[in-house]
Amino acid sequence: MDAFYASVMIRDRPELHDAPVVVGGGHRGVVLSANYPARRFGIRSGMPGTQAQRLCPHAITMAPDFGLLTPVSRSIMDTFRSVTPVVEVTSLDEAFLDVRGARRLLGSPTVIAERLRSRVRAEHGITCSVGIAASVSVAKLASRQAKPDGVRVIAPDRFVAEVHPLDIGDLHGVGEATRRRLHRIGLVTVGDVAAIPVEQLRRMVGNHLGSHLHALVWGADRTQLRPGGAGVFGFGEGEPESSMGSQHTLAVDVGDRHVLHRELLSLATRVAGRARAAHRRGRTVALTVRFSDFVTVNRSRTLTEPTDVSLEVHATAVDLLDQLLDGLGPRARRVRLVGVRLEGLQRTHDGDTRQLAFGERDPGWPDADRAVDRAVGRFGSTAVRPASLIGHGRRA
DNA sequence: TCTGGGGTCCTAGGACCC
DNA sequence: TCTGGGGTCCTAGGACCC
Repeated sequence: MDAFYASVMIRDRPELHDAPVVVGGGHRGVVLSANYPARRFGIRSGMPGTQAQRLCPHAITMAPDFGLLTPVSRSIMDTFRSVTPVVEVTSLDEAFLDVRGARRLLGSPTVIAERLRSRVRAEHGITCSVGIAASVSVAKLASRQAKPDGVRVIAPDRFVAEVHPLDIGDLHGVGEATRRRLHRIGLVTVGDVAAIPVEQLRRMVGNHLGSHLHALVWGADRTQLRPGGAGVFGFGEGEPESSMGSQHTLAVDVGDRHVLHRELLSLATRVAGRARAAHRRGRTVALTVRFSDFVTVNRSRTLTEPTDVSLEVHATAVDLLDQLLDGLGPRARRVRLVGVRLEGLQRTHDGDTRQLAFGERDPGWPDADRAVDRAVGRFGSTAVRPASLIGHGRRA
């Protein structure tokens, strides 16, 4: 989709169509999406909201409404699946389609692309762009070049002519760090990297990255899709995720440990609740801390048994945080962001009960969690929550 | 008033085991 | 009398994506 969040948010407000509109940003936030009028001021997604504000003070800023965005996304993905079952959903607003099997019935990829584009336009009032190629990364590149509201084909026999002159950082999978690293050693364009024998490339940047880059610069990356695709809509489609987490940038940097503990309780409650809803337990609890100087550290602990118990996740996270802060010694640092993640997720089965350690008394917390889940399911997320979060909650 | 939140995958060192 | 080789698991950091 082209500027998906912004396009959907202003779809029914034609008076805003020509005005610069930014979704996201706000206090300590980044831009999620900017419509094309806003982009003319240099606003891009991922940019700090403050910077967007400076670039275009009269831009209209709005928060994303997922109650509006998610159904639109789902419906568009269903449209894609009417063309081929092989759809790899990568986010709310993007998917890869393998149309090899649909050509006899529906026509060339270009015909299919135009059909999809007009359906999306007719049914949802937004535009999208399509890139057509023989591999995932080349299709992705083509779609970026097709934007906005276009179709672009990069046929295999045109790949070298059209892609080798581009900057190596234009490739899908070559981020800022790898781009800088390659530029520093004189490899600027895709063609520059393609000229390096794969063995030499592997020695220069490591085995995996070397092989991966070599494939990318010859348009020879992945051709098989993973239908379903990630946890964009939660569990139920595709393979289960291996982790789930929640993190939060605090409104102001915080030095008070008790405030951080309370924030961890909010995050742990949310993460464990999501795990239970998805019938998953995780064996590793990971803590993320970003300090006010933006230095970010992770600490994790693997438990003997997987857990989905809110207070267990919280207790582990608190322990990790205290150890981290104690290790800092006297030079106290303020914390900007905290996050809790549950890793090594495993599917739980009906009747599964947690293994009790030898001599341990069942503390009853799994029962408490289940009772909370039922109440929250019926009356909303603020119906039942830890007492210490009442009056502090931007959310339960 | 700089810099979100949700993920995945890879690397590398150390512990531990046979 | 001087230390191998292979494997797994855990932890921390980093790159990348939308």
